[in-house]
Amino acid sequence: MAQKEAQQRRPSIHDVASHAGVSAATVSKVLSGVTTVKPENAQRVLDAVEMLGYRVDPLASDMRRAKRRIIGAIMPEFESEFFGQMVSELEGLAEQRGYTLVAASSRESEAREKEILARMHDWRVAGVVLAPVRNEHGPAAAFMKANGMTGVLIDRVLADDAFDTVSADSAAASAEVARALVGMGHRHVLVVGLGQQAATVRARLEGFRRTALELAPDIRIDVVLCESDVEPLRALLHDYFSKGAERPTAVYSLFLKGTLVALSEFRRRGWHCPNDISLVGFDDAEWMQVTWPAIAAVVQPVREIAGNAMEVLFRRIEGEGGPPRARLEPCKVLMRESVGSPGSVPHSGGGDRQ
Amino acid sequence: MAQKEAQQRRPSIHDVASHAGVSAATVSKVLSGVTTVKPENAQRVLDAVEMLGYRVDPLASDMRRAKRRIIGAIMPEFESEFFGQMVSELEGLAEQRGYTLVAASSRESEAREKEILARMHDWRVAGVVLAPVRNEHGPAAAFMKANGMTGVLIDRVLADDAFDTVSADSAAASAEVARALVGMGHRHVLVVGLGQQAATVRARLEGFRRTALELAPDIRIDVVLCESDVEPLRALLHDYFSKGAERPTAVYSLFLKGTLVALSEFRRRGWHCPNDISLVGFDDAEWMQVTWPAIAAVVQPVREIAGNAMEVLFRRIEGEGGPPRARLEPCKVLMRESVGSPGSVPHSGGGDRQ
DNA sequence: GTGAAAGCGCTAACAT
DNA sequence: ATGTTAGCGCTTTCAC
Repeated sequence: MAQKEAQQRRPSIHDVASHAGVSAATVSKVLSGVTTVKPENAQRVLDAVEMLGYRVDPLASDMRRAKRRIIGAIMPEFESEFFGQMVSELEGLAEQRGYTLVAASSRESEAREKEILARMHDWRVAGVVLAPVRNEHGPAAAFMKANGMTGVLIDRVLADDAFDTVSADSAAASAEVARALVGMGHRHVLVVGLGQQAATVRARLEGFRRTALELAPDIRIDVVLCESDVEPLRALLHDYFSKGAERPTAVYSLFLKGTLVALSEFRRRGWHCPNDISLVGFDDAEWMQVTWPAIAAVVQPVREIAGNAMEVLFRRIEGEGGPPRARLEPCKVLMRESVGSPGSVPHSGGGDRQ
Repeated sequence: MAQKEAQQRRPSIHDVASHAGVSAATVSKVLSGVTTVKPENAQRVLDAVEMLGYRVDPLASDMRRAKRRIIGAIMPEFESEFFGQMVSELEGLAEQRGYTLVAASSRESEAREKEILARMHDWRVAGVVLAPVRNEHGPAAAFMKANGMTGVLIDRVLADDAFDTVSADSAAASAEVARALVGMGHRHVLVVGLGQQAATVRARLEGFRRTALELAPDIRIDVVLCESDVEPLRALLHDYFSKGAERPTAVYSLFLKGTLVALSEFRRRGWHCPNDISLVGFDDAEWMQVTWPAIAAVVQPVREIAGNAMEVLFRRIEGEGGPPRARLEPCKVLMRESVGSPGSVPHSGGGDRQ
């Protein structure tokens, strides 16, 4: 079959060496930019490389060097825009420095997360960017510590005693949401979250609560947290609204799936935003600005998080010392049409476009 | 700092060998399941492995073997649900067979696609799953052929003379959309697509056109195709609707971003689905069933595509011959609320939930 | 049954 | 300025 025909062995460094009439060591030197090679020979090597279409085998190369030029990335999932963009960014950044990014998804399982990490350790990756399922105290982080791996924790983390962390400033963003909602007159808000992601969800919840209570001590804040999975949340939310008690005038979802579940519940009841209820969600998505109404959201600074994570990771890889640092990147809050004053008519006009 | 302390060298196969009082060769045999080892010695090896926490270095192992247990995956992007799920599936499948998946994003660039492929070739990957930016005739596929790489083409492909292909049955799905729209009384439909992805878009367009004309020879089908990027499509669509000519009663978008652009244009004009215009999009997304109205969509069978791609890929890796095969997986069409009869009132009720 | 020896493709000392 | 030597950690003949 066609795909086997061209299966010739790739040229090795020795093939290049003999074609250029020098030794393998010289070829290696030329290719790694050592200047102490006679220009004439260097040229012959380059010619031979060109001729044979030679390319260094990164595996063999890494084999010999101490550290391997591989960066591992572990995300809770690949399906959402946030982590998709994150992987994309990290990949570009790693590439820029001549590293290969190997990404894996823990599928929201701490057990899998640790397994993946062990596999990456087997690969002797130079460093790891870990977005833990739950927080910085999980088994994965412990494994990294125990094995002296170099790594950075991102997203669902606050601060760690062994690793640098980079995440969105959830508390500040939540405070801004609180200011906006209180400012519009909301005095009864439901906050929806997934408890498992303790680190960030708590920060988001507390950030909201503190500012809201400060600005409006009489505000009522209901909380529906779900410990484990998203599915139970659906039922929990349904129950909450079925109780027949006073309906909140706004819902603040602390994570993307929660926003979807809330919308789903609203549509089941025939409620429309913002007339019947207002909605703001943590995490933006492309569709949120084209639906009617456009959904208000907290936008996490993906590029900044990725950029900082990689920067600090490479510094550690290069041996920089010092205590671990916890970075918080500011979010942007986009108050779109799904939010209005309680009982007001919807405001007209289109949503934002970049 | 803490993360350096534990930096001891990992035990090598020789460490295990000496601890067990055997040679490295024997350890290797035990670990690779060769049965010709004295049970007693095998046990001692296993004990030593346990004791030292030894794990095989996959790089070094692959170095010596002919093929490397790495599968490359190249997707046009990571940000969409479709490709996110695809990577996730492929990763799991590769893992099941003891391979590591290295995923990279071509960012919709054929040049980058080829570069990534070259890098994967450098890595001597055992096989590649390529979702080409445009179609099976791009430079990347050519590169794979020229270098005798083993691979499978997915998604934006029809059939290839050198590689197996697996994709959604776009034509059949489009035919079903045509049947539905015509059946509801639509006689003027706008089809929106990105021309660059020639392979699938053409199939989707033709599948729709053929069936629609068959069922309703008097139907008017307008087409707005955009050659290169998504952004121009926004302007093109705006122009189309601004011409003041007769407005179509339905829009069929051939790809996800097109659906978003169409929705964006509708909202700009204050049109609502399905009263003012109906909308169906190729590619489903989670949000489409929670917005109001829920957006009708063609669901691609991600799991099936991934599963088949991996299966056929591994068969090729294991040396199976035979001519390349082109597989088409059936899609599901979800006719949600964004579609109605022209001029009718919206139907009530909630959307679907899984 | 087991181990010694020979590499996979490359690079880093060390000679020259 | 260049080549020789010695491995990185592993697997695989091939003798014993």
